Amino acid sequence: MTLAYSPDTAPAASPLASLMDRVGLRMPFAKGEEIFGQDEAADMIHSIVSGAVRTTRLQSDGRRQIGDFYYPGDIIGLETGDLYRFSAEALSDCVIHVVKRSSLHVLRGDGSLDRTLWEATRRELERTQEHLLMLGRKSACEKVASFLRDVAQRVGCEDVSLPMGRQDMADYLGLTIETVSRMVTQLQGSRIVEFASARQFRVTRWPALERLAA
Amino acid sequence: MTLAYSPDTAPAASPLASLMDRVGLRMPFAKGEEIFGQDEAADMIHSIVSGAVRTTRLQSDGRRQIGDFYYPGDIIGLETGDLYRFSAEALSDCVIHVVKRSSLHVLRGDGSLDRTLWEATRRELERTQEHLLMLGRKSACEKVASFLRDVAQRVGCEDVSLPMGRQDMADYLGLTIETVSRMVTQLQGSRIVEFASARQFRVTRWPALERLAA
DNA sequence: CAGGCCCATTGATCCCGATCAATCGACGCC
DNA sequence: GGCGTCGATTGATCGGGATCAATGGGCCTG
Repeated sequence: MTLAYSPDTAPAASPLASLMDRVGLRMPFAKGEEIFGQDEAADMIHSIVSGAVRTTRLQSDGRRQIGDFYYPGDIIGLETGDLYRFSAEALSDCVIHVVKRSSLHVLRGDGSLDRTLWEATRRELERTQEHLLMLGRKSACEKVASFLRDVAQRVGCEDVSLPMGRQDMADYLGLTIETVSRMVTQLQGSRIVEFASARQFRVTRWPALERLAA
Repeated sequence: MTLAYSPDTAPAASPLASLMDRVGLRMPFAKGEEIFGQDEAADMIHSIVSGAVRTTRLQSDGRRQIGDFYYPGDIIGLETGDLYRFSAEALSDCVIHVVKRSSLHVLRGDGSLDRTLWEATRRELERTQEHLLMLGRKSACEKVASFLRDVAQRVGCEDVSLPMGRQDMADYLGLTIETVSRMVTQLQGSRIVEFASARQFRVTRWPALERLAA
């Protein structure tokens, strides 16, 4: 079997996701479509049912930073204050479960929801800290190696398909598209990964990849 | 009046800090002393009473990334799971209010504590995201400019004193100590900031600094 | 005050990743 | 099948920041 995030899978739904099932609305988004925009009022919480999503922040001069990539079962928009600090866009056609923040209040009372929200925010913070570490002190090669390792690990299956293009990888890693491409070629040359196409690969030498990911 | 975080100030104590006053213990730490260590069991929450603290993460090859700097009124160790993901060290002699996580449970019940913890974690996440943006896409000059701006803004007073040395700034910004020094010199040459000594400065041209911080 | 230590600054050179530019290759359309 | 489009790859060159090395300057100690 190939491919990780098949359209109708919502693996290991979080407790929050199951709470959210009771309220809210399923909405389809087309590939490339904006789910919410930077600096908009943040009154919704989004749970990904199928497809993949990126969060991005754009500077006035066009420089772009990708916050993270999200897959089925992930929640986005949680951690926000009054305004969204990133925008979210569909990487592929996807279905999003949308819940008004205010309607979460009806579930409040025993404090378990609060703790669940906190937990989710905490995990988001951990991921962001890991991302930070990578941007601050890793070389281009280490960045790309860690990225491929992380994606492959998350998928947990032999053949991995990348839902994002090279530009998205570059904007996530703080590199240019050319450098990402070169590092991928290099990793392939060392027989550490094997790309069937630009968005389809498998790890052939895990220990070497781990070592390079530093 | 000079200097920002004078030893006995705990400005704008957070609601959580005031809750914490009811339980826990005040502990002094000497400059350079470790408050908690990376990968240790995270059973404490720390609120800074006086002094300044840095959180750092060390890689096996010696590369270091600073997570953030903390001042009186700030809480650290909040966001952690079972283990601390960074270590925390005193930048100067300081006093820390230490509370066992388990003893926070006695305050639990109405859910207000949960929401306060969540809020604090959310703010921490926001700061980390901002830091991320800086590491990913800013030039050395922009990084140093943003850093000085942020410190000066936080202090909100004319003369700013930096509690950290150049190496700490470098490890926060993902640069080398030499580059930080050069950029500081450059900003000084453009009459944007003015350093009385290596750790003492004032902003002379705010608009220019804002523009460079990008 | 002299000497030593530690940190910051400055200078010279190198190299990684950015930039500029050309080519490739998959896919859709006529 | 030929052709246009768009994303990825590859090549050549440039430049910002790292690295290596020397100097400066505050502060403590004797």
